[in-house]
Amino acid sequence: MTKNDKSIAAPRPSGIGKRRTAAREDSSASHQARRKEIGEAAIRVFNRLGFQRASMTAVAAELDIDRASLYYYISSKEELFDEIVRAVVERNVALARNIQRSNMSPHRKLSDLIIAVMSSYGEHYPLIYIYIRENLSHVSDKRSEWSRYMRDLNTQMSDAVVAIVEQGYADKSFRNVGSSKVVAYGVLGLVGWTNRWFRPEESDVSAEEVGKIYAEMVLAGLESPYLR
Amino acid sequence: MTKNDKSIAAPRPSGIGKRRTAAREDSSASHQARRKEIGEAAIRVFNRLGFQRASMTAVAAELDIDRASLYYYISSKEELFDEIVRAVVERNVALARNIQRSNMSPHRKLSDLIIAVMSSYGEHYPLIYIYIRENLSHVSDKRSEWSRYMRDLNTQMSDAVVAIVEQGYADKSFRNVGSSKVVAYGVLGLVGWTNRWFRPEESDVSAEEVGKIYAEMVLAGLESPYLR
DNA sequence: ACGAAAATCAACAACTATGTTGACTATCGA
DNA sequence: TCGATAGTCAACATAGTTGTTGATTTTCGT
Repeated sequence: MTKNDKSIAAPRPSGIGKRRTAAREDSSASHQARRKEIGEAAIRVFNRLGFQRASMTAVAAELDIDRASLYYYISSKEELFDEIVRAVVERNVALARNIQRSNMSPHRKLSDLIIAVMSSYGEHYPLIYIYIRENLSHVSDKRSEWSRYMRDLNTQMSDAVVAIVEQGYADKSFRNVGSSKVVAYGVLGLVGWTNRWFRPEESDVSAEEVGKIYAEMVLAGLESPYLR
Repeated sequence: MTKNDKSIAAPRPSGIGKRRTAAREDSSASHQARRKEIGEAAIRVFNRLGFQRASMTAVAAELDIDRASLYYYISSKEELFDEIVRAVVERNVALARNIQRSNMSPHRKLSDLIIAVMSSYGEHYPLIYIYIRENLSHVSDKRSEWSRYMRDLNTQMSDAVVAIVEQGYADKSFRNVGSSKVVAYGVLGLVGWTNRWFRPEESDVSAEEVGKIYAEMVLAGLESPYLR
């Protein structure tokens, strides 16, 4: 008998458990604001440490707050991140698909896409970079649903670029340098790799300018035409 | 007879601790071979799960071996990986530096470098890809010495590419499309990003061919010259 | 068939992480 | 000043990780 000695006093449930679960679903302005604050702090920590190594303790420390207070607003580390990322990546994919389906020339499509995606990376820095580093090939089993969906978005993005390259090959506006898949992945790599070095705050080139450089490089090449 | 008949008496130190530490430093052929086996199994596991999520238990399971047997040969998870990676990356950097310091044209240098690095990735698959995914920006503090050194190698690699681009800018064999650093990182990104999709075994293009495509793309561009 | 090396078994210590809980205190508006 | 909401504190259960250990069994060369 560990518990039930009603002898001393009433059990008097504090009801804080319910208060907490309620708070997590609270959608009042103040709660949403706090959740946003927490989300932003988490993003900073994830950016410093990477998703795996970032502990909830570290996130709490970032806000100089108790870890329990974190769980007052959110219910898991994943929740804290996955939904924000999803929204931004969805927007990027939609953007790419719209460009691909437009009636611009392949040249213009590819150029616009590179610049638009780079600009988006700059605008949402560092969120998307954290996602890129996340590397969907090894996420924990718990998040498999999320990762399946994100992988699907990835595929849609690649497909859009592949389609543009193939259109260029078809109408002869692009030289056929090899497999459209390899070329498309290269273009995405060019842009995706910026996560390793591009820091908008300390850079003297803007994200958009980086995009322009890469678009120019991919389309016209480095080689000087005089020497051809 | 499960126990020693002298029952209570002799503590009789088994001396296995010493035997183990001795075994770890054993450099006999058979021990080196076993260590290599373990290293290769570890690489497979790291490739599947990533370095963080790969546990020693998983490595042991990969070899269908007891975890204690692992520690019979190696002394830590880091040791298992860091030295192998270092050797390969050192070779790649030396390669890049040699190309950069040669007296070939910038065009040829860049082309050769892209193809050589890609080929090396293919040859040492998946080791270098695991290293790339490792992302030196967040490694544990314990490995700071190793990571500092690896970061230094990285810098040397970038510097070599930057130097090539600048040489091309200087002698006008490259069009100046923008910051040499941005261009150089782009080239390395093109190649580095292949870790996300290139699987030599299942690919119908070889690593070298991928390198050739990227070299062609970067140097001559996608745009068809007829339309210029 | 003997003995040494190799490998295994079953624990153990120390640590870190996540998520939960109940009681407590601080804050702030009405 | 009262009462609700927000936030804190100090645990706790659970689980996973690394690296170690001593006793035992298997393997294998000679």
